Amino acid sequence: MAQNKVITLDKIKIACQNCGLSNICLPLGLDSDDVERLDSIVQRNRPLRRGNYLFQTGDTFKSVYVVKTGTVKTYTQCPDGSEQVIGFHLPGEVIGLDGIELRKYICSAKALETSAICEIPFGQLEELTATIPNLQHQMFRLLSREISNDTSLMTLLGKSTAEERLAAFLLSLSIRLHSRGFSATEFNLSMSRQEIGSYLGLALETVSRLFTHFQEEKILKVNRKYVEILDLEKLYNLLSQQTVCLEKLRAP
Amino acid sequence: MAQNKVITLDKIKIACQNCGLSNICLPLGLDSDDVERLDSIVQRNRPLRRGNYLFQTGDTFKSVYVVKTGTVKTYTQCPDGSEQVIGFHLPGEVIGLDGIELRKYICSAKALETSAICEIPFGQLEELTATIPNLQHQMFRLLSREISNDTSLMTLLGKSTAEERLAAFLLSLSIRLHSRGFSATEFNLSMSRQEIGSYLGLALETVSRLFTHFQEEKILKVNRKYVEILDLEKLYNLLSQQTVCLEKLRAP
DNA sequence: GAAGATCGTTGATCAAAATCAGAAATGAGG
DNA sequence: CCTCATTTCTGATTTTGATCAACGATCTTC
Repeated sequence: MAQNKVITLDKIKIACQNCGLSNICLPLGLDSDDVERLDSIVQRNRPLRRGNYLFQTGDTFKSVYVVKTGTVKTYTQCPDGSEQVIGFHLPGEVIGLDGIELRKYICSAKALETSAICEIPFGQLEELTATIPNLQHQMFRLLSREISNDTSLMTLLGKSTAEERLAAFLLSLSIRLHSRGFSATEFNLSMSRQEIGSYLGLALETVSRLFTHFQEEKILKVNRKYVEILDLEKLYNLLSQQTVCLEKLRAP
Repeated sequence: MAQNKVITLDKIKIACQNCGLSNICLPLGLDSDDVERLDSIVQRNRPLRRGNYLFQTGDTFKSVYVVKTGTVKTYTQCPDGSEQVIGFHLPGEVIGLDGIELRKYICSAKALETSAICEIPFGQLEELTATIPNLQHQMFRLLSREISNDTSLMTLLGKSTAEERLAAFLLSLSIRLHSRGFSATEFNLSMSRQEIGSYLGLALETVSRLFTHFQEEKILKVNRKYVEILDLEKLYNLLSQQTVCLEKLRAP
């Protein structure tokens, strides 16, 4: 009896209708009826453990995925075994959109920590989208956001110094974590120096040295994965000459 | 009388139904009825001259644009006046998709040579898309292609040498031109060394030296804007260790 | 066709970050 | 608790490509 009640509460809790992410996720702008229809096609499988794959390069495209909790990295792999990190994905961010065109994923996606994921079969999503104009609009917005985020990153990789890149990365994380209800100035990195370096086009040693340097400048307090931003303004100023407008650093 | 006839022929010629690009552009996969509906919302303004803007950063997002002939570059601008080139857009490629989310363009778009452009008001396109499932699907594919192209470019900018970058750029151009009916091995660059450099994250001097170097290696024959690829295989081999799969270099 | 502007090439030098190497810290597993 | 593996940090050296500088070629405009 008691157990029955608990299960019921759980069921309520994990629906889109009750998800804290609904203001940044797909349901944004939908009325409650439509959220319910969307919710009915969402699959919630068991959480991924650190190191588990969501999908791998070349897998047949079937679904898009939304991070519910945790962090997921996407990356491509070189013949020589080294990898290029494409993105780090926080709760509310959609993964797998790159697979729509060729019907297979061009990235691999791997959990950096225990992560809960919502799976949305794309065929069903497309059917639903065709009947809910607001959902179609939201899908276009999501895809467009992905494109403009990539534009920002390309600008960063195209012309910035190592210092500017790491500053931009930290600020982007700060902003995104903050808009998800976490602290903007204190967080644990779920990725390694190596992975940060790959994402930013830098060697892991350079990333490590920059953390030390930022610490000497009293901009950060760093202890391995733990980062505290002591001086947000200085961090912003490092980017002042940059095109990258901060609102676009994978916000919200 | 005679003039009247000419105008009529012209009118027939510039409709989507008769456009040679319909196999890579938005109408792909639509039946002729739907192509006609799409065509009815397409605006064809006078061609842009070299240097004319299609839109500028911050302009209110109103339409997406398809290059019909010519080349258009998109770029962002820094406070210091320097620019970061984001892309070079050939016939059949869609521009402005980055503006959907925030309702304003985050890039500027400028013609590199005389270019004919089809303008598609996005509001009308969305309405149409809601009633033509195939068009919705094609829009998703287009947006997804944009994302995967960006992924390829980020990989290129993240970990490749100058040589690999220029090789990838030339091969991408070659493939795209070829799939549009032009020669894969002989073409005129419509962009300057400076613009190529900005796009690839290199100094213009580096680009110039690489052209010379490729010429010494008998890979290219270069005369300012004119490029002839003498040894496609060597060019491919320069990328062999690369993640970037060539099919994804902004193909088709 | 001269003057000026822009663009491309080439050389010399410099600097930022990669690479190489090794030590220290942390974590996992027995 | 000890061992082994991984991650991080730091130092020394090298390399790639940026920067600075000058010149030749091409195009434009009057």
